[in-house]
Amino acid sequence: MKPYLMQMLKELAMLGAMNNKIEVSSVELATQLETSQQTASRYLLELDKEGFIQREFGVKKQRISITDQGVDALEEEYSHYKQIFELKSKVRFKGIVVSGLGEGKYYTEQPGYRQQFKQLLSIDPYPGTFNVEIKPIEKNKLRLLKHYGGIDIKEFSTKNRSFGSALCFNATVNGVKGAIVLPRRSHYSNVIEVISHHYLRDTLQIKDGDVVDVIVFVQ
Amino acid sequence: MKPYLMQMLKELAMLGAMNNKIEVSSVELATQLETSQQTASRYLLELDKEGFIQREFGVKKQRISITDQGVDALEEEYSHYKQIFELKSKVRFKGIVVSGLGEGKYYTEQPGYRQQFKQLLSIDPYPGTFNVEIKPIEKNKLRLLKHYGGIDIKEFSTKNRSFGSALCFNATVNGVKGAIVLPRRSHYSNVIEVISHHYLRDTLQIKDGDVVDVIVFVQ
DNA sequence: ATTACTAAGCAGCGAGTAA
DNA sequence: TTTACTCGCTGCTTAGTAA
Repeated sequence: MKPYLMQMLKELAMLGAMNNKIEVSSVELATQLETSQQTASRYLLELDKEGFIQREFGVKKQRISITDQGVDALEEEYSHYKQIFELKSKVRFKGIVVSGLGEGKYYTEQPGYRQQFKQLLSIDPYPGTFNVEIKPIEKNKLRLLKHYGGIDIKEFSTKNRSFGSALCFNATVNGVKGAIVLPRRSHYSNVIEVISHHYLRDTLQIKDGDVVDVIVFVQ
Repeated sequence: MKPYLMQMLKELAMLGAMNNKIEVSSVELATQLETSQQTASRYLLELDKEGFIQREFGVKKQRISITDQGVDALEEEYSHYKQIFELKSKVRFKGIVVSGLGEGKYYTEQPGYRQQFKQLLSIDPYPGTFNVEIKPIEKNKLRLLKHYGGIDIKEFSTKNRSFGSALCFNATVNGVKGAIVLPRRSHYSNVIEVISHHYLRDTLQIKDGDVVDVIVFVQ
């Protein structure tokens, strides 16, 4: 939706058009938005055509109410601002499911990690990680997480090799509980590794390429 | 602020630029906003010039953070959505102070009204009403109030004449407590009459033509 | 790889006006 | 009064490209 239409829809909502039919003329709306009557009229036509508002005409003025679709649009916009100002304890990622190289299984099965996952995250991980690829731009959010702190998984060694430390956060994938694991000794990649008690591909009925919502909880 | 710049500022905020310097390229932002690299670049130049963001350049990408002024702009936008979705128990009016015809004094001094104001609103009104002229478009909000209910002031008669009923709401003018009085037998005018224990013109140090904020409380 | 300039094209704006 | 059309013009957008 074009930002200038959103602005007008917001204005209508502030005048009460979400609960009522409001009586307004295009001139009044134009004044409010500091634009011309013609532009206000055109905006209304567009909003109507796209199904965001409903209009009725009288002899004077018109009666406008916001449709369910319009309310949805407003709610989405509102949710963005809530993310910015309120839900600082949650960070959302949208990404697509990808296959790893199978190393996830190797790592999650190491008793040295598994023990800590159980103890610190209360997760007995299903063997293997669930990998979500995010857009490069969202790596900024990943970087943010480090500042917020998280749950520390300590490094350890077996007689064969050593395993590095990792930073973990409780998280959900499409609502299903799990945790994300960020290896400390590696640059941020654009893949988030998720562990969960469940085999997420089955639980969520999801395959490679599907879009998922990952919500990370910051304490 | 132009709506399309607001959209970009919001996008930056969602990526964490309010607390951090985020690393983004104009191409990434363009993808996010579904526009061209050139447009994203231009938006950033504008936001910078207007003082909403700060930029640093590296060899690759740029580091962007939102300034206090940018945060202010986002907060204002957020407050609009809060008004729409949350503060349904408050209705705000912005208007200018005007003089009445002096009838306010006549009415507020009628014992039949004064008694009810004291009892139902706990206000012993200063003689005279404080009149606030609102924009015609805001009459819609006034109409909304009727649906929400309010405090009913009953009609009464003296031996000389009869006085009509009115609908009242607790309210504040620039933060000072009072109530608004909407006569039932009259169409909505674009003037809100406010009663208060205080002589508002003095208390608020306000004169005709000044802009005031009226917040009406709906129970 | 970046950012951002120039130039051309086109979308949005608003004056004028009809209905 | 209204709303909304046409149309000329402005200003936003983007391809091309420099740095």
